[in-house]
Amino acid sequence: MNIKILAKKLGISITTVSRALGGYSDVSEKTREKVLKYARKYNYTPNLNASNLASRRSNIVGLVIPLYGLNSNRLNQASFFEFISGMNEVILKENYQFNLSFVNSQKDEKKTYEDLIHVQKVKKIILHNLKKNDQRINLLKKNNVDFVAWGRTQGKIDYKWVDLDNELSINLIMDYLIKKNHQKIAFVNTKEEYNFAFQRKQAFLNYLKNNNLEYNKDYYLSAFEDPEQVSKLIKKMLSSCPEITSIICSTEFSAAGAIKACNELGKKIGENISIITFDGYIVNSISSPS
Amino acid sequence: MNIKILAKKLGISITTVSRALGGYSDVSEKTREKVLKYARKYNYTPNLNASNLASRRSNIVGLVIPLYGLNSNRLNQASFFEFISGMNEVILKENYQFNLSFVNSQKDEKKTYEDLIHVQKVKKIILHNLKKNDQRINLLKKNNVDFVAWGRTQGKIDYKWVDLDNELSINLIMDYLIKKNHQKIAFVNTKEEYNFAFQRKQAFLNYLKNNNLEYNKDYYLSAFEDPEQVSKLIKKMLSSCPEITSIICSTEFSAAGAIKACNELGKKIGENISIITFDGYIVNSISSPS
DNA sequence: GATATATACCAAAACGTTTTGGTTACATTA
DNA sequence: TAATGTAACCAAAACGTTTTGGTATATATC
Repeated sequence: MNIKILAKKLGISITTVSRALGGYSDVSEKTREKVLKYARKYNYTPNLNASNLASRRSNIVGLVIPLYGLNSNRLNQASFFEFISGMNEVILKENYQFNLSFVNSQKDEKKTYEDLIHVQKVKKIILHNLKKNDQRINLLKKNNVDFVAWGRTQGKIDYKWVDLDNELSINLIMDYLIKKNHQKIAFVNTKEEYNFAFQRKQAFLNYLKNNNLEYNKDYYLSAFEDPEQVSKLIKKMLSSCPEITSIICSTEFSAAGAIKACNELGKKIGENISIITFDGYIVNSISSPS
Repeated sequence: MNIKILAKKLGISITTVSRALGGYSDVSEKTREKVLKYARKYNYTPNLNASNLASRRSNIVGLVIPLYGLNSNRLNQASFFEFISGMNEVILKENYQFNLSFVNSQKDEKKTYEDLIHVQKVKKIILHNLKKNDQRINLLKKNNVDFVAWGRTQGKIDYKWVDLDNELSINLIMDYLIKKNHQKIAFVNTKEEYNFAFQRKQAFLNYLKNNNLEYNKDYYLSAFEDPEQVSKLIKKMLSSCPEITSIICSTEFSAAGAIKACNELGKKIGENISIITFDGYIVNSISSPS
């Protein structure tokens, strides 16, 4: 079933059928209803390729998921399912297509963006895991692709973005820990190259400064190597600074390392030491206490 | 840049350019090389919509990922990234597109398959998480869509499938445990409706029978509720059967529950009790020992 | 009564490919 | 020499839409 046959069956021109389905105002309500009714009856769905070709646009939203760097660890990918499933829901409801691409290296990533822009001709792109200074912004601007960033770059921003308030988050965490009488607070961060990590560190430092608290370099860790490495580093920190009573973790991955380190040192979480983390989709369902 | 302009620049017909790029044999090598050279030079990439429209086919491979049921837990989704990233690599290399859809309910799932078939007009579909008797097989056969199953249904199979050897896996696990002198072996499975879970149970039972070992119903658990529930059930099993020395887990999710239960009961994993699991992508990087 | 405006419709062109059904020129075979 | 085969190319149709640039009719305005 295509629009030609449908139009003939209805005794109406192809144009009018197309415009009725497209929601244009130069179609009478009576005609529109008839068209919609028959379209449903004959199970008519417009051919996307023809539609995209004729209209010179496509309704594809692209999202590139790197499986290296920050996301090389499965744990950090956990939060992805949250984003993806939410995005997917909205994108489908708005009758867009959702094009996910996975890439294994930075080189592939660049190629994939080029492909999205030139071959797939996507209409929108969703960026995520933004670096402090993210090359992709320029690439997309240069190619006139509309995009939204989940996260943001450093400095002045002249594009659409959605992000959580890293400063507020850190402030709430610190307020809470201090209310609970924690004095020696450690912070396990991820690669500072990612802007969210950088912002969280800045917020951490600012909080200390604004509240006349001392910043102890030994309490800060930026760890993003393999899992083994992370828990080792945290273990070292906790051994040489046994006075630490709480650890703030910037990612699920850091939290897992912290938990493992505590377990191996015999520190009882919730008793000798407290751990608080961003995300935690998976860690929360494994650790005890949650 | 499109094929028309490219053809004019080359002084060749559109047909010949198209057939040169398509690898047809009625183009001389000399011409083909010239076409390829200029296509690269002018950064020509064929318009996929036009191509699909004209050729009446598309190069899309579809994969539907349910976020409910077995996959409602983030932990079980971990293995997905493994599959997806591998599939993605091959699919792109073969110049196919990879269309991933996420669905939140069984109702959505059916609709999504219909959409893949009729609107997206995918060329191939990858099925996974097959049930013992999977409705999707009929749907796809009825619509003449080519598919490959990752996993399989029960009984006679008349479609293409890839799967791991559940029986062999269980046999290897049992051989290993018994060699290590384990006598009281528990099995924590997931929903038996999924064929892999069913097969693993059968293999477990067969192994016991073939080796003249007794099957104790209390050592078997099919747990797939929320994380809290799972560890509670395992805890109950371990409390009433303290003689159990090892647990076989059928999914990452079960393993997490088992670990949590052991921790809470003060059973030291690797000393008082042994845990062995399928998958384990995430659990492995968190637990200690790994 | 003439003119302007609004409403509802449509024919044909366009989008960028692939495919069909050729043609031409040359080499081979009977 | 005529018939046949083959290699290399091509014009035009087709794919199923959207969009452009209209027309015709009814209604409102002067």
